[in-house]
Amino acid sequence: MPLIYYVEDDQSISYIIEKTIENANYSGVGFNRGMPFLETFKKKVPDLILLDLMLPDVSGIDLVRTIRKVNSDIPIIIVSALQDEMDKVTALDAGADDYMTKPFGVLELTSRMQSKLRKLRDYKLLSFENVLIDLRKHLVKISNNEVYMTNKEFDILRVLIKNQNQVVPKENIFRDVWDTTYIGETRTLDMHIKSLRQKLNSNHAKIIIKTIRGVGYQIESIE
Amino acid sequence: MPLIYYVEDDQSISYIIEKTIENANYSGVGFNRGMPFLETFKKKVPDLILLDLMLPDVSGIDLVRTIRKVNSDIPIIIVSALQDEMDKVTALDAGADDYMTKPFGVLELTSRMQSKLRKLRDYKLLSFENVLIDLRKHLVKISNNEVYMTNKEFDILRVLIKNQNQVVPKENIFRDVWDTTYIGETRTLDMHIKSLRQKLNSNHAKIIIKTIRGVGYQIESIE
DNA sequence: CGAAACTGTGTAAATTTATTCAAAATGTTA
DNA sequence: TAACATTTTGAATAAATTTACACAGTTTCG
Repeated sequence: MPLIYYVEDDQSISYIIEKTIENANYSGVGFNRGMPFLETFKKKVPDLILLDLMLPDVSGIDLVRTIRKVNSDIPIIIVSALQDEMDKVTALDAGADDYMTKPFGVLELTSRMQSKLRKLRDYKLLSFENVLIDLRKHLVKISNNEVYMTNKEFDILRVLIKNQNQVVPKENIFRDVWDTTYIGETRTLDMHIKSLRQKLNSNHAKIIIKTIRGVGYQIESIE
Repeated sequence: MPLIYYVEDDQSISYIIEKTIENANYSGVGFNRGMPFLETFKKKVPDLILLDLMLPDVSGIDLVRTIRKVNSDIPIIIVSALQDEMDKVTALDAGADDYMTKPFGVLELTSRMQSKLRKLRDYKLLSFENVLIDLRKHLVKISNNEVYMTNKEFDILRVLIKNQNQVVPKENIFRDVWDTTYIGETRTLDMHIKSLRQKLNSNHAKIIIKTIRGVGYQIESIE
């Protein structure tokens, strides 16, 4: 779960930010002063920072500069009442990644946060019971153990798990995996289903591939 | 000099953008339609993209999605007359990095462009386990010892380490290193992988290059 | 029940993909 | 231009994966 620090001395805005972070399913830690934030930042770097510009103890711009001295990577979004173009320019030039003016829409704030965290969010996983498919790493885990699959096995399992809870017609499997139309003549698909079943079974997967005669296959959990 | 593509059908705004890019000392290429832009994008990826949402031929949102399918890195700034929060949300969720509403200040536009480009430029060091890549000095260190790499070796290792924890399809390597599409019947990538493996191994790197048959390669730490 | 249609599986062949080598082509530098 | 380093290529090999085939088993339905 991505970790977000937000620095804001206005109670009511701080509350809105807190709720927005919660709703987006991120984990947030709030500060109403700059210095305590910096202390914490030095100990643990979050995934994103929301920063007000006018704080009682230090200027937000200085905070940005301080952060950038040690970390050029972490996204910083400024949330400020200052609407002037020069204020935006100053903040962005200091190293901020984004600048939102108050009052802001929470939906927009959410999207801007997500946009910065896209790299984390893009992690593509599919799962069913104790079987997990990591598309980025191109691997299958059963009960957290890596199980090697050939390409065809991997693709077929992916299609089946993607369409969990429904029958996947053979036609569709041929279309998605082989990129061709189904020729009823060949035993190829059956062979791959066979080896898939073998691997699922011998690795204690809590799922089975059920045959729907005349139609196709379906993933089902073992009862 | 950073290269910027901008897509905007309104002549007067297009002119302002052009001048802004010039003044910032970047090199800009303008398009008034989406499709020609896409053509050019496929041939050469720029460092930044400015995009109007309402184009005569395709929707800007679709352009964003298309770009993100093949490139998750390049910064996209939306420049649109649509002020609605939902429009912003849609664009950002589709994969845009920033959203500016017209009329915009040229200073702010400049700062936002700079901010995005700084992020790319500041990405100076890459590392994985005891292997470190210094992009600026163009050298590789293994356990703090300098190891000489040829250009191709360096580029391939860079791509692999940048995408650590995920499979890098051969296509992508060809795109990023050779700036071309993959032709399956050349042995050149394999050769470089071979010599890379040799160098990694003989210099006690704690990483190996794993083959994911039919897909590509992936950096992995030695267990 | 029994035929027809469909599905499962072992073996082996065919195909695809990756690795390696040697040599040619290309690029670089003194 | 010569000497050298780097990159690319073609051919040969090796390995993994996919498919074909033949037949056995199973289900469906009159």
